Amino acid sequence: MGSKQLTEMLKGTLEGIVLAVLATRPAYGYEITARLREQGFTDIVEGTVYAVLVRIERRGLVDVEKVPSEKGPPRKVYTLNAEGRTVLDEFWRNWEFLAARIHQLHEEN
Amino acid sequence: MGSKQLTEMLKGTLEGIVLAVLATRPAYGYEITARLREQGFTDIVEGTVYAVLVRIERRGLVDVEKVPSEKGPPRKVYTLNAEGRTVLDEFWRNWEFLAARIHQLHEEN
DNA sequence: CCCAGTATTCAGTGTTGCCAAGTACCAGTA
DNA sequence: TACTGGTACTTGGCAACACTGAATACTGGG
Repeated sequence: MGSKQLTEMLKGTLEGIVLAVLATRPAYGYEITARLREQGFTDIVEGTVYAVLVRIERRGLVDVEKVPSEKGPPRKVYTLNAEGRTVLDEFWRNWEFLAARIHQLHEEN
Repeated sequence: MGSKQLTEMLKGTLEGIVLAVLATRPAYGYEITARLREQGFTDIVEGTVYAVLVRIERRGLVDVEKVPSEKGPPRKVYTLNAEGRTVLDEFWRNWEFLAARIHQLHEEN
C-alpha cells in the first residue's frame, strides 16, 4: 500500500471489509478487488483479497458457487451465510468499540 | 484480547494509540498499560505495550529518560518528539481514511 | 524472609497483508 | 497460426505485528 501504516491497519479490518461487501450482495474475487479499488483502496492487490476469501471459505463464513464467465475462467461467487453474518456483526461491534476509544484519544489531543 | 478479531484490529492501530497517549503527556510503559486498561482495553498485556515502546524508540519517535521510582525499578519515561508527532499525524490521516471507508460500508448495509 | 505490587525484558507463536510469479480462459488482431 | 490483453484464480515466501509466558529486578509490609 501507499503507506506501511495503512497496510498494518488493514490487518484485521480487511476481512471485515470483505464480509461487509458480501453482505450487500454476492460477489467474486476479481469483482471485489475492483470495487475496493474504486472505493479508495487504490493499492489493494488481488492476491490479498483472494487470500481473505480462501480464509473465510475455510472457516465456513460463505457459500461458494462456480459460475462460468464469457470473459475468462469460471468465477467463484461467494455468498455470505448465517455464520458469516454473525462474524460480521461481531466485527461491527469490535470496530465501534475501537473507533470510540480512538476518537476519544483524538479529542484529548 | 477477549476477541481474536479485536487483536487483529489492533495491529497497526496500537502503535498510533500509544503515540496518542504520549502526545498528551510523557509516560512510562507500566503507566501506559494501566491507562489503556482503564480506558477499556481491559485485556491489554504489558508485554505488548513494551514491544511497541521498544519499536518506536528504535525508530526515533520518542526521547527516553530513566527516572528512579520509590516503588520499584527505575522507570523509562518516553516523550514524543518531533519525529513522533509527524508519524502520529500520519496515523490520524490514515485512520480517518479507513474509518470513512468502513463507515460508508456500514451505511450501505 | 517471603510476598505482593511495581517495572522492564525477551524468546517463541500464529495471523495477517504484501509481493511476485504462475496458471487458465477467452476475444480480437495481424 | 501466433500474439496480445483483459479476465480470473492460485501459491510460496516474506515482514510486521500482537499475544503468550516466563524471567529479572526493586521496594515495602507482614
